Amino acid sequence: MREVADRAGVALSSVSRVLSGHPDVSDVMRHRVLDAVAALGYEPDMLAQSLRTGATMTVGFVVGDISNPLLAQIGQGAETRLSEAGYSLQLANSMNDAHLDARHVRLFRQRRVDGLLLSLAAEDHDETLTSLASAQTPSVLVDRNSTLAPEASSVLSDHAFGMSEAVTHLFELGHHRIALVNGNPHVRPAKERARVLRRLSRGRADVAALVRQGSFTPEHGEAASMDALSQDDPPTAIIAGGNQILTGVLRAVRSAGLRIPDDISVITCDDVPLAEFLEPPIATISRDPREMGRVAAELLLDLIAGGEPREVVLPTGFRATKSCGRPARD
DNA sequence: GGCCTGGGGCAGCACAGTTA
DNA sequence: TAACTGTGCTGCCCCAGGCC
Repeated sequence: MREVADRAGVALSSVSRVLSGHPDVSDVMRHRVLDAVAALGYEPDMLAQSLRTGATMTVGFVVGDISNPLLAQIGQGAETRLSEAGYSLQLANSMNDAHLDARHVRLFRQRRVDGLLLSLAAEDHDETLTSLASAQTPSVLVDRNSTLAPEASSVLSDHAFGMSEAVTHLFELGHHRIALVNGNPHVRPAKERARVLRRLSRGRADVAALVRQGSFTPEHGEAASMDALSQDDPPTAIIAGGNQILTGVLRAVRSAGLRIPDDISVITCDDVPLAEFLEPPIATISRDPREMGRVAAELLLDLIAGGEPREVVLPTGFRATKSCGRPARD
């Protein structure tokens, strides 16, 4: 930077002003500095910038499972907005392990990130909550219970609406035994989906709701579905509580020799890549993950700028298809 | 004389390494 | 062990010059 200043014949601080876009810079000065920058191939040292400003212009994103396309799309939505604001996004994969959540939060704190996006593997894990509280870094929870981290903003999905629409649709078709192959019971999406199914089934003697908790993985989806289908009175409809879980559900359905929708109806939560090519296409409780990421980034930028924590709830919807039919037996 | 704009000078940021 | 140094950069303060 000093060499740039010498070559342009200006002071060090003038180079800084030109490069940081300060308004009080003449065109002549700007051209002289930029010419010198180009001639010398100068690039600013971001470590030094961070040293002076106390900001690293980076945001950490802790995700439970980096292989989940849903989280990839959320990350894409967030990255696009953060990039517009000059921030870069760093990703940490917790592999659905709450201890890794806490470790990543600490690591990001040590790296002095300016903010955190959190799609935690467990939202009530003491170690993670302690790390968050001590980090004092602006944070946004992505579809996680916000009451446990009151200083954080949160962007939530209205799971209740989409789930309610889906279950009502199954009731209308005549289904009375419905299995929810659910994901991790320590996070909000799984809690909400189970809560809605139980609420809608409560007080109806003719309805049996079966909830299988586990993890957001194909393995759990397959094992839990096989278990449900092997019962004496198996379900006539299965709701896969996540796009990864759906893969396992479909494996189990195929292993059991069942046809969709003749023998069993299937609904999935969240869109699945290539789902449009399934025959029949799978009915979906859908949401817009890119929008979720964008809103999360917006909330985080607001917190970094000194704003107050806020909560934003985004809509879900239900898309019925021929994967749901009338039950063959009752 | 007062205001505005452009630009220079300098303290200080965190911390590892060096020196006394 | 304590004090100092060096790193690249920015934000604040201040000054010079032009204009009304």
